Amino acid sequence: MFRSVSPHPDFVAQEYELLERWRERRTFARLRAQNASGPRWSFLDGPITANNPMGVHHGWGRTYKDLFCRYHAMLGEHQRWQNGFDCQGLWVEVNVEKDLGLQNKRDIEAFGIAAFVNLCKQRVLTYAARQTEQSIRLGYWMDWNDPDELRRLRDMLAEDATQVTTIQGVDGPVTDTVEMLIGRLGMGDIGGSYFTFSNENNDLIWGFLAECHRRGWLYKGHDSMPWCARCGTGMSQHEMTEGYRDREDPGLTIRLPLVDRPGESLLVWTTTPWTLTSNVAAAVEPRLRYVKVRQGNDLLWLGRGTLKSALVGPFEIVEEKTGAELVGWRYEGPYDALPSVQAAFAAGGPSGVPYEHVVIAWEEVGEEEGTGIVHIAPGCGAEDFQLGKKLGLPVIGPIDESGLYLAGFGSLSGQSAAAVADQVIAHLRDTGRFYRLETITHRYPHCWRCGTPLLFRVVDEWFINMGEVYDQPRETLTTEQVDRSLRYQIMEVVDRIRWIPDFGYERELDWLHNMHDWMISKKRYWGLALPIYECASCGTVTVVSGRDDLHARAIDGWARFDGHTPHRPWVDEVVIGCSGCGGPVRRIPDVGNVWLDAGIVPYSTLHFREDPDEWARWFPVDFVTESFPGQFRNWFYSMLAMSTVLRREEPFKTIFGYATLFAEDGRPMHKSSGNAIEFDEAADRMGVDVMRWLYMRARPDDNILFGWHVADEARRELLVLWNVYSFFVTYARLTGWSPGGAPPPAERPAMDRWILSRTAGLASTAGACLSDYDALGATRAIEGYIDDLSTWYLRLSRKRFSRNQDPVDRASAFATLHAALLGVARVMAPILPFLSDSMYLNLTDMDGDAPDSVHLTRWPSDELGDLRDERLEGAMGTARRSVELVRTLRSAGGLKGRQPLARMWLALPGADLAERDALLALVRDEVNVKAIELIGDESGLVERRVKPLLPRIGKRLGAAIPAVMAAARAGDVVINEDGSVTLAGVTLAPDEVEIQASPRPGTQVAHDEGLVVVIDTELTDALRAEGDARELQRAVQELRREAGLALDDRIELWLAGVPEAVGPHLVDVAEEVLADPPSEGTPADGGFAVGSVQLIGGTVEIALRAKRA
RNA sequence: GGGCGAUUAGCUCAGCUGGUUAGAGCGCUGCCCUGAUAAGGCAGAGGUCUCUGGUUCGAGUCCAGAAUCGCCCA
Repeated sequence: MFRSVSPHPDFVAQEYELLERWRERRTFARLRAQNASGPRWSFLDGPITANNPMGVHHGWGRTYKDLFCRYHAMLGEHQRWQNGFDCQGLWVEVNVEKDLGLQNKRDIEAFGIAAFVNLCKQRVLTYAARQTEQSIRLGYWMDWNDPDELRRLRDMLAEDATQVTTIQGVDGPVTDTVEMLIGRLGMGDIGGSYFTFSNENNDLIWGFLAECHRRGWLYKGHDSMPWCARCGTGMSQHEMTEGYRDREDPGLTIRLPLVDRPGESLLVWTTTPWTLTSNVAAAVEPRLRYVKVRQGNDLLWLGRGTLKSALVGPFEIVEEKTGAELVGWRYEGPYDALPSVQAAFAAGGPSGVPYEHVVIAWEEVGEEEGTGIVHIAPGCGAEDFQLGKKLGLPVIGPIDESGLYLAGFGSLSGQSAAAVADQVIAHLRDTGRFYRLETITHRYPHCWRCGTPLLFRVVDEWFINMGEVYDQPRETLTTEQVDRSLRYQIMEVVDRIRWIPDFGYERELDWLHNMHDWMISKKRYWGLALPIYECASCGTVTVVSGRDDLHARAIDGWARFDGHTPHRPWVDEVVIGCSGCGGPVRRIPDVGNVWLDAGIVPYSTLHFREDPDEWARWFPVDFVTESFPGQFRNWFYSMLAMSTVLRREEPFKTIFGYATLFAEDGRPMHKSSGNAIEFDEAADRMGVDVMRWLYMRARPDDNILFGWHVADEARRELLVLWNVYSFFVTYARLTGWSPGGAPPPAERPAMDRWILSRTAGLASTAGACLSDYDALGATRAIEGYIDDLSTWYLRLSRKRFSRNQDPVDRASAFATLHAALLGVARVMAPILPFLSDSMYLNLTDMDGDAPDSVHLTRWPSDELGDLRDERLEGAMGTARRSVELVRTLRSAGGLKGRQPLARMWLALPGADLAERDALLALVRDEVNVKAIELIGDESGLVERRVKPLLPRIGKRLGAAIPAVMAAARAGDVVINEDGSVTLAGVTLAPDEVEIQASPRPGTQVAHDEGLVVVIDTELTDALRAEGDARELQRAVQELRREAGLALDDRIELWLAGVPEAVGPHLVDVAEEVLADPPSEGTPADGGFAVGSVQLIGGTVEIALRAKRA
């Protein structure tokens, strides 16, 4: 017996039950064992940052990942099932700092780097455990660590990192210190998720950097870069985009007096007052016109096009010159008295000649804002720095890594650059340099992690050279040119990858074409320790290729490092011998860019070094997927770059990108916007299957809106399927049906063969979509199927399940619906793991041979293939359209569905219909007509109109078309013997027109693509009586239900006022409503449910009660 | 500033290589059906297909320009 199923399911409770069942029965482990010898399918998980709980947006990506892994498991393929956590970097540091209440890097160093780094590790373990739990809740099947074990390791690390403990590995217990065990997580002997802080991950990045160095691509650069004063680190080009935000700044206009033109000044505009200390030049555009204006006693120079916007008050133009004529003019700077400025000017630029403030030419100067004269401070801006480099200008870098003024800047020294605007303005007023102050709003870069507005600083950082950009089309490059330039080598790798959506390919190439050298250093604490050793005495740079290499080169400190993970501060203890002079060298203090950590995983997690043969079996991976905004220059890029350097091979064959998740109001989800939904809340209110369905219904290359309303829509779709399932179970229990005993499918009615064919088609279509990474296509196929199953198969077949006198037909119906539900459950399994298993388990409950989870079954397309009958599906489509047309006609004619009609006529679009008699019988019953007559020519019933088929005749007729169409509309048509048609003097062949029909009196007609339906709207008394009988039957049924009777309760029935014409039908009515022959009148004693119904022939009073056994 | 994409019903979106009457789902209104019932069916209202020009017998669709939005880059 099937377990009874509520029509109002509690999906969430059901999900928890299944999670428990899968856990108890080790379902996932058994799936892995079952596929262990299958062909390989290699999926590589893009690491999720283990720094916070999972958000609902992670649910989207993780549903794709789980879906494709599960699908390939149903194909019997062997997989690694390894989730990844991204562990190192600033984002973790920022949170740990916040927890500790630390303000800046000095605070961290005072706190102690070792303790700080340990806390970073603990935070990662905390959230890895949390995200593991959440992922399991989502139904995401991976080789998960036990979250409690992760927390145990975390707590032991907090207590004493050197204590020894044991964890359960793949082949038995593994014992080590807590610190080293944590560093070994995810490795072959321990299993579980990979962690990018692992020893192996870090070690392989060292190898990659050593390889870059060996080829001469690693270098130390000197550049002006965006700098976060709070984090004390520079931002690479990769990190800049997310950080632009609107910000209010002072728009400050100042006078800079000209040395050789007494009384005259340049007017210069800036939004960054703090950079004025470092002014070395004023730039003009040589071709623009500049004017001298008089305002009171002032004579001011500025761009002609900026007069109106830049000046305050009346002015008079007294002179005009081109920018080129201004170049070379000397002026007095805003802060000439500062010792640091004097020192820099005395030293001059690279030439060593003492320097003075001077007007320079720069084509980038414009008149859109400011004064057309631009303040240049090479120590404070990226473009200024480049320009200064070109012109040999001195560089005055005013701030330290915390954004505080260095010594030598007078009263500013020691103050924060972010907070000196007022002081600078006061200084300008005191020295007569001030002209005007506004407030402007503009896009300004902010730190993408902590939100602090960025400053610009000139600093030393380490870069990987991405190679020359050649000014010629790629296809004209020679092999030598490509071999010289890494970026083109990466492009060749990109060519070999399938990008979904395909514009991803262009995006990645675009990025590769434009990218600067990759800045890989960060002046921070928690992350990859860059293995770079720069000798202070001979300048030689040594790059250590791994832990063993470090050991071999160490001349001091190895013992203090040994037993620790390769992180600061422990690794910094090691001193190596310089590969140039042999002298002692220490590591540079920098840590690495986080994308190095994630980029190496196609190597580190597949055991590139430990077991190259095994690596080769999984590499290149078949599939990766991630949200694409940002990733073209982050994860995708770093994997491509690293794999190109190491092997010049593509790390993955197919990449599938999806867009961004927004809240239902179309805005990004933010706690502060009040539109955020937490993953846990979503999971426990809507259920994760509903969430997964919502995601998989969305177009991946479009942004998705997530919220309770869209979830309700998704849920309603699933409820339709659930209702069908619940119907099946209800009647199977009621009639005691159990599988077996039905005729073979080929001998079942057309309706049954049709839905079985649809089921087979679904498996095949959805399988093709999923093999092609098209989740949406598969989802749409399932949606269409559910609709067919519910609104066509079941609606028309209902009676076959309830009181069916024909046991063979009933068995066919049950067996068919059972097979259909089982089929769709198996197809849905990768998308809806809970709902599908719940249905599957109940439906197979009596099948001792069935696997004990839908997830242990194989993809059903082969198994169902023989049931496919496309001819029948096409014919059913025609039958369905006929029914829809009759419904439209009934509705238009005010004829209720219960009112039988005498007959209808049907003209079929093709010559005939497959399974004609069976399908016409279906139509007849469904639309409640007594007879269907097939007609070849409906001319006797309708008036015909001709519709020329424009796509067919357009090219041939051209300009004659308007006349032809007008004639067709006017009905000015000659229909010829051979079926051709003459309109406005033009003859159209039969296949160039469609003949449409309109009704003659006494009938209604409708048509659709060659299908014509006509109904007879004349009602006889007999037909009316029959309609009344059905109306009465419905009223009794309704009363039964209101009275709370069970489906199979028999009743005693009393009727009063039954019209005479209805009398003969009463026996049938009584049988349908499970009543004894009805008594007349109203019963004397009570206990009856009473009601009435209005029939054409009069009002009938009804009373009924359950019959006592 | 450059590149890519988008703009279609109140909302979310389809609309293939041009075809005259532009669709779906949700929402709204009315009707119907109903022992699957927190479902189902039929119909209605709701559209200057962002705008302006052009090509064409014919443009939501092709071309050019503009506006707005998004993404990528500078």
